[in-house]
Amino acid sequence: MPKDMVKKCPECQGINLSWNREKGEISCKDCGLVIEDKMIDFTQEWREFDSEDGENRRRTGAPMTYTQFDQGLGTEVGQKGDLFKLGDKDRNKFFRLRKWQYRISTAIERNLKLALAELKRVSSYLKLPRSVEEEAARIYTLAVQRGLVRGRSMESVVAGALYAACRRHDVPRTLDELSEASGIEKKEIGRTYRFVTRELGITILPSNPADYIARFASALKLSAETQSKSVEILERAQKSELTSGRGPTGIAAAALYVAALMHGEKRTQREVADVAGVTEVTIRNRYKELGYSER
DNA sequence: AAGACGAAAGTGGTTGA
DNA sequence: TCAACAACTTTCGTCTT
Repeated sequence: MPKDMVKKCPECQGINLSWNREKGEISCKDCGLVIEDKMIDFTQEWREFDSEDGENRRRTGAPMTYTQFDQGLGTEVGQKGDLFKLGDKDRNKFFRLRKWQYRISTAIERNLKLALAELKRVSSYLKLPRSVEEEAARIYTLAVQRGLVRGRSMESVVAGALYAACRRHDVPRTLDELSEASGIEKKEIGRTYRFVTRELGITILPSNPADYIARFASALKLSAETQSKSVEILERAQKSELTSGRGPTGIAAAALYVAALMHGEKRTQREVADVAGVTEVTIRNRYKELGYSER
């Protein structure tokens, strides 16, 4: 491991990095940027004397991935130059094979290709970690295979899959953010999201307000102390069961608002409400319940 | 003048008969 | 399928800084 371990996110300078051992990733909780990816085992079991040597001994190919329509495993007939080395007869054979391959590319695959392009677009717009993108692609692929896209726009299913993937990876984005990135209406995303997750039997835990704190805090340029204070507030609130049944974003917003007040980094309710995607009224209601208003 | 507060009515979604 | 319901929003008037 290099001595100068990454401490800050190069993208937003955030300090809120999370290390997910299982996925082998270090990612920034603020902006979702993946700083270290696939950090499984950097050591090689062979020594490399020149580049060709390494190529030959490498035992793996490109990683298998759901973000390519055929999981990156497909073959293409007659690519590269080998086609031109053949005689006329053989060449015809290859053309036939090509044609076949084209036919094998059914509607499903073409749909996937298009959808995954859209998925990539939205996910990079939201700066989502690669792992989330993969998950979303997986969900979408399953949805297509089960014919769940029929009657719905491809884009909305993509958005729904992304939303679900974000929640599963504890980097939740609000429906508003997804809506802005994908150009699909909020309720439409919500509807397809619910439908798809139910049909596929994907269980998603209600998102934890704390998962929103880091991102909101950095959007409001709040100090790290304020941030951790608000997490503290959140934990207390959760113990007194003030959080159940409430929208997580509203709670996160209220906790941040209170924490900012206590640390003399006052933000208006309006400002906090805007980044959290709730109204001032909701913040007021929540923070009244938190019990920090008296005294 | 801007922000905080609260009441009242409206919205979209869930639940239970 | 419908009505009751909870959470949240919108809107608006009043109070505070």
